[in-house]
Amino acid sequence: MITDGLNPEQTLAVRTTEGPLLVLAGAGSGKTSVLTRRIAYIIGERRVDPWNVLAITFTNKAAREMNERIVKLVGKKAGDIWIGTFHSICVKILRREAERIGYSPTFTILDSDDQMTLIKQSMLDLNYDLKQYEPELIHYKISQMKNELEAADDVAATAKRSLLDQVVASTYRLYQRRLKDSNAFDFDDLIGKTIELFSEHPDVLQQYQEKFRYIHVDEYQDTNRAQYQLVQLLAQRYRNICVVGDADQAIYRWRGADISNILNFERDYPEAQVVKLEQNYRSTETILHAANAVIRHNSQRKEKNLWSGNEKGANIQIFAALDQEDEGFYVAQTIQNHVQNDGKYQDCAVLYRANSQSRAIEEAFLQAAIPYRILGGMTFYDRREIKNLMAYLKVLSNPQDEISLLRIINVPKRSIGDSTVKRLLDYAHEQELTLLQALGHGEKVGLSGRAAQAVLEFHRLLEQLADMQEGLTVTEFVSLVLQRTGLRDLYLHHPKEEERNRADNLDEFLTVTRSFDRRHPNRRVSDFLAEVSLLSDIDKGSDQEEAKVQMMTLHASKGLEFDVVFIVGFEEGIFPHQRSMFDSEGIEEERNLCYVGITRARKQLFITYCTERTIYGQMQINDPSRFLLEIPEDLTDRHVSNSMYDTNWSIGDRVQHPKWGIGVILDIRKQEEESVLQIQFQSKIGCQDVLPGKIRLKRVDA
DNA sequence: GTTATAGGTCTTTTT
DNA sequence: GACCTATAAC
Repeated sequence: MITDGLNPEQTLAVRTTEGPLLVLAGAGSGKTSVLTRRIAYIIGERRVDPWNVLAITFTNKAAREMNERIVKLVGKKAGDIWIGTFHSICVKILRREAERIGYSPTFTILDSDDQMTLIKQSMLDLNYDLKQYEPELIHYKISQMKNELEAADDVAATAKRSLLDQVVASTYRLYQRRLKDSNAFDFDDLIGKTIELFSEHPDVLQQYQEKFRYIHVDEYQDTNRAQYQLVQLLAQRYRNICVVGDADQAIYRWRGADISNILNFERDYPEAQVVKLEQNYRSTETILHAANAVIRHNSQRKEKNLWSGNEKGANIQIFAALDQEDEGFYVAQTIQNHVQNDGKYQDCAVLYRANSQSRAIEEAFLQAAIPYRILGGMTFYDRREIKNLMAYLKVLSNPQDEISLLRIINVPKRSIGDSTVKRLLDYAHEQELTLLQALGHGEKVGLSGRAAQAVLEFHRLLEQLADMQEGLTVTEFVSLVLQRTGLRDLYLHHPKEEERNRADNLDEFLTVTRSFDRRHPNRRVSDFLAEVSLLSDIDKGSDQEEAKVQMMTLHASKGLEFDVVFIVGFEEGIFPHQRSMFDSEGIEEERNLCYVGITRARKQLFITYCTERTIYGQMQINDPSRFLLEIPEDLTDRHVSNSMYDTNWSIGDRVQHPKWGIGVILDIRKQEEESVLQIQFQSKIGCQDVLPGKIRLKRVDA
C-alpha cells in the first residue's frame, strides 16, 4: 500500500486528492514523503495520467529526488510528471510558447551578473550617476516590482513621487527594452512573462489548465506574488491544488515572498481542507524543545506545537569562542572527535548567516585536514573562464544576446577595444541591427583598418561556429567552441599557474555537458544553458554522497537534515543580521531562520559565538545573539574557550598560529625592541620565526 | 589597445 | 582585508 507506515494525518493528506488542500507541515514532519506518496497515489490508485500532474519544488535537487522516489512507487511512467522549480517549469512553458509573446524559443536567461551589467549600462545611458544611485538598489527595486507584477509602463505612469522612483521607473523601462531586444529573460521575467502569456492568450492558459489537473506546491510560505498568481491561474479550472508549507519557516520575505499566501489559502479556497502535520520524526526531543522555545517568541504566527516520539538525546553545546579562528578551531576539533568515535564527515554540517563567514571555518578545516564542501558563494559556474565559455554558447544559440556578446567580444584579446565596441554599438542602434549583425558590416562602421579586420574575423568565426552546430551533441559542440575560439589556449599556455588551472575547469565543464547529453540526447545548447542557469546553490553540489563536511548558509540549509549541526556566529549583528534589526518583522524572519537552522539537526546541535570578531580588519565586540537567551538553559551545556592571547611566552609553550596551526616555541630572542619567537609547527610550514606583536598567537593546552 | 598600480569601496540571505 | 575601478604608463 502506498500509505503504509504513514500516520493518520499523513494518510489523510495523501488520500485527499480532490479539491484544494492545505498541508501545514512542521519541520521534519515527513512532508516530502507525503508529497511523493500523494502523487504516486493519484497516479497509481486514482488512475490519473502522469501527464496531468504538476509538482513545484523549491530546488532542482528536491525535484530530482522527488521524481526518483515516485519512480520507485509507480515505475517509469512517473517520467511524464512535470516536476521542477517555478523557474524551470516556466522555462519549459516559455520554450513552447515564446513566439506568442514576441520572443524566440532560443531565448537566453540572464544570470545575476548579467542583470547587474545590463542595469548599470541602462543607467549610464540615461546619464545617471552610479555613485548617487546604487545600481544594486535599483536592481532590487525593479525585481520587487516584477515580483509584484508591475510592468515597466505602469510604473512610469505613477512614478511622480520621489526622484529615486523616477530613476527606477526609467531604468526599468530601458532595461526591459534591452532584455526584449536581446531576446532574453531575467529570473523574475520567467514567472512574469508566463503570466503575461496566460493573460494575453486565454486559449493557451486553458490548454495548461487542462493539462495540470493536479497541482502541488512545496514551500508555499516562500512564494511571492507572481508565483501565487501563476498558481491561481493554473488551478482555477480544476481546483485540485495542494500546497504544503510552514509559516514558521518563511525566510524569503526580502526577495518578495509573501507569507499571507499561505495564511490566506483558506480564504482563497473556502472549500479547502486543512491537514496539520505536527509529529516530528527527525530530531531528538532536546533539539525540538529548543526550536519550539525559540519560535514561540514570534508574535505573528499560527500556534503550532511540534512533538517528537524520539529519545531525549544529548544537550545542546554552546561554545563561547575568543574570535573566528578560535571558533573554527573548536568546530574542527569537535568534528575530529566525532570522526574518531566512528562518526562520519558527511554527517556534519556547518551553518552560518552570511557566506563571508565560511572563510574562517574553511581555514581551520584546512589546517586540521578535514574534508569539506562549501555550498554557495563562489561556485564553479561563477568562475570567469566558465562564464566566458557560457557567454560564447549563449551568443551562438541566441544571436540577439548583446550582453553576452559584449562579454566575449575581446576575450581572448583580439584587438577590439572599448572605442571600437562603442562605435559598433552606436552603429547597431542607429541602423536597428543587433550587435552581431553590426559586426558583419565592419567596413561601413568607419573603423580603422586594423580594427575592421579584427571585427570581420571575429564575425566570421561566430558564423562558422553557428553553422557547425547542427547535428553535434552539446559536448562535441562545446569542445569545438573551446578550440576554435582560442579560449582553451588562452588559459592552457598562460605563464601564471593560477590561470592554467582555469583550463582544467573548462575540461571539467565538458563533464557537465556529457552528463547533460546522456540525460537528454538530441537537446539543444539553449536547453543546456537554461538548465545550468537555473541551478540553485544546493543543486550545484555533486550528487554522490562524498565523505565531506557540508558548509552552507542557513538559507541554503532549508529542506536538508544532518546528524550533527553547527551554527556559528551566534551574535547580535551577525545573527540576527545587522540589517534585519530595524523592525520587528526583520527580527521575526531571522528567528524563523534560527528555527530552520536548529531543526536541521537530527542528533546533536552545537552553537558557537565569538567574544571578539574582526570585520573589515576592524576588531568588534558583539553580544551573544538574543536567540541564545531564548533557548532554555537546562537543555544546554555552556563552555568558554580556554585558549587565550598572551604576551608572556616561554620556550616549550604550545601555541596556535592563525594560518600555520599548532606549534611549539623553540627559541625566543630580542630584535630591535621586539621579541621574535622561533616556532616549530606541526604543519608542512615547519620551523618559522614569528613576531608576536604582529601576529596574534594563542596559548593552547598541551 | 593593453597592462600595471594605487586607491576607494564595500559584505545578508538567492532563483 | 579583498576586490573591483579609475588612472597612468607602455
